[in-house]
Amino acid sequence: MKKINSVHNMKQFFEQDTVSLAKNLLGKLILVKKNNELLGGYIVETEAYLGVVDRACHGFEGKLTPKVEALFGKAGTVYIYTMHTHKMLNIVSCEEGNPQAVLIRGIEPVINIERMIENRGKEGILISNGPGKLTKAMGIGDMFNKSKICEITKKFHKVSKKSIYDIENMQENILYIDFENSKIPKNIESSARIGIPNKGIWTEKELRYFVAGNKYVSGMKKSEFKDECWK
DNA sequence: AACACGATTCACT
DNA sequence: GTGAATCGTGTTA
Repeated sequence: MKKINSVHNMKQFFEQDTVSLAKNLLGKLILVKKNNELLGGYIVETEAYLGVVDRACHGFEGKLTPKVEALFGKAGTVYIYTMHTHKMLNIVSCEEGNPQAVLIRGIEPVINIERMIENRGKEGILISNGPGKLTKAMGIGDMFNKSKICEITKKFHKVSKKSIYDIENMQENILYIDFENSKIPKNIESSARIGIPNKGIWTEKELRYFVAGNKYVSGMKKSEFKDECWK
């Protein structure tokens, strides 16, 4: 069994099958550079959208419209979709032309939480416990559409003798991922996807994955919060 | 040009 | 838990 989760080869990581990618993205630290500052958080909730056969997927039956072009791109392409004025962040999987992707539905804020509170006008779990909320918190919008996710670049800081983020050499409006500083969930739970009624078997399928007990999972009840949800 | 429909969020009860 | 707000997008005429 290949441990693809620990592979730092971006291409291979994002080309794994969509369900595996949805699970393996849990715990990953994603970052953006906004106004010369870094913002970031751990992914805690995802959903898999399985392309031409999936009635709930924007690539169902291969229907290609201008707004979904990014979904047909290469693995690692960012696909932004607008829903009720809210921006949804997806990461495309599979080979070019196969419209499958993982929707990011929740993050645990880690870097620059203050700025995220300001961007959202809310604090606590309301910063990012939903797909439209986390994009607002991180300043992710249409300018990210069709961009490619990048592995973070670091430089060695002589004084502290540590690797630190090389912010000057990062681009704005690009999604970064930091494999080294990511977490491993203790338990992953699954459920049907949210907001997908009347789609036959595709309504029922358990294609939503989340870190058990994490506060930033959408709809997670207070009684189900766990302090220790990472290994 | 008109219409229907959401991969949602928020403010209620 | 329920309902309203809200508007971009694709379809049809």
